[in-house]
Amino acid sequence: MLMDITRNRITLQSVATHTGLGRSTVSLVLNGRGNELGIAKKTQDRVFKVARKLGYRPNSLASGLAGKKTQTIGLLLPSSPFYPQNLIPQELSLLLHRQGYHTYLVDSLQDQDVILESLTEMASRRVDGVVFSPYHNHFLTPAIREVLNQFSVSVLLAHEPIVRGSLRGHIVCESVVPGIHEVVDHFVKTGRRRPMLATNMTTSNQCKIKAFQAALSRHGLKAGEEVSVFGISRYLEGDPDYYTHFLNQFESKHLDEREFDALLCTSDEGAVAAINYLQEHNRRVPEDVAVVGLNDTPLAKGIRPPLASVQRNYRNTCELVVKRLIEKLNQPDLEPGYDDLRTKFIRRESAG
Amino acid sequence: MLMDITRNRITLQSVATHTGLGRSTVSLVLNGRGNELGIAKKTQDRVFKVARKLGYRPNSLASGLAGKKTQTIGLLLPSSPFYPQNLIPQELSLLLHRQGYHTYLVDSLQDQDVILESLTEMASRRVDGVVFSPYHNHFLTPAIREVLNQFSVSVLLAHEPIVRGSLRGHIVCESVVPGIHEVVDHFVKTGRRRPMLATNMTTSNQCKIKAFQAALSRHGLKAGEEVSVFGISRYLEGDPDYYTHFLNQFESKHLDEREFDALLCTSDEGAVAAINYLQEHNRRVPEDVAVVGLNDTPLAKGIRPPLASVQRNYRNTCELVVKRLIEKLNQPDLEPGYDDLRTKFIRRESAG
DNA sequence: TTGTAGGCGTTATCAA
DNA sequence: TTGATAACGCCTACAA
Repeated sequence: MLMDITRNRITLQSVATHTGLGRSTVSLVLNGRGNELGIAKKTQDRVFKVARKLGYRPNSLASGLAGKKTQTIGLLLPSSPFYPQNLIPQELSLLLHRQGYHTYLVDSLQDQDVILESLTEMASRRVDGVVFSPYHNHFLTPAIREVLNQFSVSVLLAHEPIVRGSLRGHIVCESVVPGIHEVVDHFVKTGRRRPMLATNMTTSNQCKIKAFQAALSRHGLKAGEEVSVFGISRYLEGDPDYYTHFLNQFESKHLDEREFDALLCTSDEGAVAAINYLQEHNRRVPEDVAVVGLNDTPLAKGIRPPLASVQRNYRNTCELVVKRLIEKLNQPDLEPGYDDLRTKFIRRESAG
Repeated sequence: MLMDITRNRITLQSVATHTGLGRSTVSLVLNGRGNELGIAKKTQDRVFKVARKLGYRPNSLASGLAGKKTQTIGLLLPSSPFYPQNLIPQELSLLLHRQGYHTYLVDSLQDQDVILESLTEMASRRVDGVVFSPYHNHFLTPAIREVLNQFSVSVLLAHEPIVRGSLRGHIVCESVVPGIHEVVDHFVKTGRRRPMLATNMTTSNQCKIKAFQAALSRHGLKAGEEVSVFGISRYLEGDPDYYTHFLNQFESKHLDEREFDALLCTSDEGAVAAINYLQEHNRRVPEDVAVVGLNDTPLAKGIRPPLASVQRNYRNTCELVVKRLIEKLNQPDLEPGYDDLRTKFIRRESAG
């Protein structure tokens, strides 16, 4: 009969009995403190051998309860269908696994209560640290900040510039702002005078709008919302896919009646929709209108004309997050810092 | 001074003391078993009030250790960069969260040892169940099957048809095979006589090759590997992106010298590369060659001509996985079953 | 160098 | 209807 692995009966006591030693001796040896305490090599070998033979697996619940670290990190991440490949959870889990940590994953949803509850839940599971990525800064409410501050090790992964304020814990910011500035710079350098931003009018995009307008102003171009922003209505659960949503909005809000010679879309799907829409309305891309997307989908270079975009590098970002986390885990009194990761403009044909 | 949330000193004992009750009474009430056992309403109210006021948070480590259930599910999933949006981990985590379960996430990598180790680790964390998704069936080695069998609740999420064999535990299979058959049916129905499959020659694609060849044979078409398969070399870590990889391979292995009038690619990226390659070599899509991809990337319909593909519905799949898991969790002696989820052909212009 | 005993915070089992 | 008391499995002093 197969044994239920979740009720493995082999405990520290079993090993102690089989070796004829005490529980504590076995515990010490198994935790690698044998040499430190000068326990006979022979004894140690015996312990290891018996443990292996018996298939002993420490119960992490028990060791966590008894005060040891739990070797667990809580991940509270949003599932964003607008990221081209959302591999952040797996990447973090993978990197942390390599460092000997295991991960709790919770989808933060876009709901303050879920976030609060999940953080508390993680605390009650005694995670050694947390990574929290708010869908956008709006979710960094005082309540959430407070709960976050109660973890001794935390890394905040933000996607827009952030003001530390009362926040303890390290901040890693992968901001699109520099990317947007690069895009506008490129527009201007290649002679465009009326760049426009096509974006959903959501809170999470406010910072993009601001960055875009700031970039325009810097170049002495008109930046008023009426002239520089084409608003797409909010994407809702029941809507068709993102590409179609943008396309429909371009149709119904008559993009072709607006005056512009360059268009930055807040997603690659939207940018592709724009290219198709414009071509159908006899506007050449990039000759008449330069088009740029955001996020740099793997397929961007397969679009005709190849789609220029703003690239974010989730791998680098994750690596840095994990690095900061581990540092803090190993040196509890490390001062929290702030890392700025730049996104960068990838020039391709659609941008001229 | 802020308190370290991980060292919350408010325990069950605190609540007991403050209410003047015993720990067990408090425990029962807090676990909602007060009415069942007929504990006075007044007492219950008092317990709840005090617990709230004190900010009592149960320690899940302790309750896991003492009780039977940990309300935790282990997720062992591969991170596949070839899925258009890999939202499976988040979706599972989300659905399970709604059912009151929390999730351990581990990237299974494509490594037998990691899988074995991770499963054992999950066991030692006393998860109530596991979801395991092998990157492909090759990873269902006897050793892994055995470890998997030791969980009393497990769901296997496979992407190719699977032979149960010794496997206990529920199986959910989201197979591309039916989709591939539909594609070939469509090719034949629209008059194509020489369909070809462009695929990486990896173990995980063997079943696709077989399905494709079987479909051809069924229609009395030549199915030999020389005529029906265009092999793409394995995608390696250092390679450029998938789109470019396919494009390079088409170039270097002279796709244009092969004779075919329909092409199924094992990824949408590859299919887009094919479309661009063919057009550059003066072959019209779909008139001269019908092209179909796999997975139905969100951008497929934005390609020109719109890319036909085979759609997998990760949401349905995840829902079913969670449903089966919960069923088994609630009825431990439920017989394990097998669910077959079909992928389906989405016809668009590129397929004629 | 090894063993003993107490505690971590819950849940479960009885008894009252 | 409530309260002791014994697990659960491990860790860490402290004693020997």
